[in-house]
Amino acid sequence: MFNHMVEHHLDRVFHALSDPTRRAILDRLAEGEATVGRVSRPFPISFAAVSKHLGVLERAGLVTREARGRERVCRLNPSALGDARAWLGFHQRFWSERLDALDAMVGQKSGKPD
Amino acid sequence: MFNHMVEHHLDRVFHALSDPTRRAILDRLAEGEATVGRVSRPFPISFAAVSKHLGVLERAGLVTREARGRERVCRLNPSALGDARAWLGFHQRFWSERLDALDAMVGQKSGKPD
DNA sequence: AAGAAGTTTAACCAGACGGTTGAAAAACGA
DNA sequence: TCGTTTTTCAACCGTCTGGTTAAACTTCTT
Repeated sequence: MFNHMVEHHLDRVFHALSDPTRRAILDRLAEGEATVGRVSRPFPISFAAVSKHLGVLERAGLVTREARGRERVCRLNPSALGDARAWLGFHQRFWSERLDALDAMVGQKSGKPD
Repeated sequence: MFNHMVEHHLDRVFHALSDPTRRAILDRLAEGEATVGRVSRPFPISFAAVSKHLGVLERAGLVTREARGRERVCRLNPSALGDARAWLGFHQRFWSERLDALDAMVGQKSGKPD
């Protein structure tokens, strides 16, 4: 039901989100668009490293980079969180229902299904 | 506001979710608890590989493994999805608000903040 | 035209990842 | 007790990751 072609897109989104630096970059970008230099300044890692992180975020669709003169301004793409959120929401609900159903069965029949 | 000590827990959850095999394992586990052998059977990879995947899922708190005799029965932990979902929900909403606010500013003053 | 500024790319490194196979450990059935 | 089953652990392999530095490329400034 959720096994669209989004699969490998989810890979990228979840992977992008699994790094604390990347999440911090997103947080910072939430305060407004910023150039790569501006984004990278507060981080204790090299400029190039941040640029690569932005590449990962961009490939996941979470961030867009638009050339403006010699600078490149980064913006968040909030809707890209949608797929991941949908996956989580659906599964959490689905799992809970399943487990509730199993609990109910155990409660009724006091035997466990296999 | 969301910068608790959960940070590195989020790392693990998102990382666990970033692999399609791991998500498939979760899907399968949603049909009910199962031993490691049962879980691994439909996958085209080795038993040991699935066992390691289950380790990753367990360390992320998404799955529990309980010894029962010589077998080990795996169960989902739906609530573990909570932190990730909260992070996503909060940020998606937050980002959207921010962007809306910026749009409004641009619309009013027709100048961009820096 | 020359140089400085902003970014990306390339080459490299140590460590983690996902996979394998084979051995080890623990519990069951004979 | 012995062998079998279930699972993990250890070693290994090729690839990817996050980081570095240095070089290259564009664009702005002078």
